[in-house]
Amino acid sequence: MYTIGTAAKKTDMPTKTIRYYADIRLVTPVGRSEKGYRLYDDRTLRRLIFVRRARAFGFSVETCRNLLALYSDQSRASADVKAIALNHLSEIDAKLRELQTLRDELARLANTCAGDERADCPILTGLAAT
Amino acid sequence: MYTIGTAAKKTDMPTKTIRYYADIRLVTPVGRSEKGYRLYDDRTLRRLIFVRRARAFGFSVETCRNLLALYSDQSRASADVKAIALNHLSEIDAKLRELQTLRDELARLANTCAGDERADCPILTGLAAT
DNA sequence: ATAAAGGTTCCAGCAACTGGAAGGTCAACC
DNA sequence: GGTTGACCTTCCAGTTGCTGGAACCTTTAT
Repeated sequence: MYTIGTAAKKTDMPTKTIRYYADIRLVTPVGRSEKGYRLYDDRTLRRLIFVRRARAFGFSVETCRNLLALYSDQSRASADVKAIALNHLSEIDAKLRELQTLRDELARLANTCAGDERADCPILTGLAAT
Repeated sequence: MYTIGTAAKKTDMPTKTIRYYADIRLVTPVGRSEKGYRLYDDRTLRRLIFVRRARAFGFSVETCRNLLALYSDQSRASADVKAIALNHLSEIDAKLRELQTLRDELARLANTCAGDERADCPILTGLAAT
């Protein structure tokens, strides 16, 4: 059994985050010590790491909740998990496309700007144009 | 002079946002009517549209504040504006790379998953692995 | 004995809005 | 003149996912 600080070290997450996950009941400690300290075991640590990695993949906390449920449900079909992953993948793809378009437009705008001491600036006029 | 609803229509922004921008002193109305209604003129509308477009380009509200200052400063050099734009561009590029890496990893993970009725799921084991 | 390091709760704040409640104003219609 | 509905106001709360800090208790080491 580990207190929150040890859990933080082992999972490489801030204690604040672990406490937050306990608050929102995403990953709850296995129990409390006599004096009220949160206690974690290896299984809950694995769940914390699972969430940390899923979050790093851009899954929302709510999606992590679903993934966790699937994670510990031995009777679920891998298709359920794959559906979530593919859905998230298509969201990432959409965001990538959007960001890429934005990037190109901004680059084009910046390119047309001389970037010297003169006041004339196509970036500002470009941003002002409807 | 337009009240906020008209300004909203003309700039294609929610009144809530315009009011918010007034609150944080990003774009303040030219004045108030006798009864306290915010009043906008064409010049402030142009500033609102400018901000709307800059926001769409992913500039933060604080950066918009700087851009607005440069926008209405006839004596500034275009280099100042270009510096902000290029800086933002490199941030977008960094984000694009990061997102792309993430996407590829997730795609790889999803690819290895059969996605059928069986429980064995490489996505979940992949997320659980440290 | 005391000080440092760890734990607890609760409250506030970040960004950039958005929604809603409670209430005043204005224009139109009967 | 009354009423309806659209529009305006302020203020407060909520969103997402934490993070920082205050005030206080416990454990460990010296």
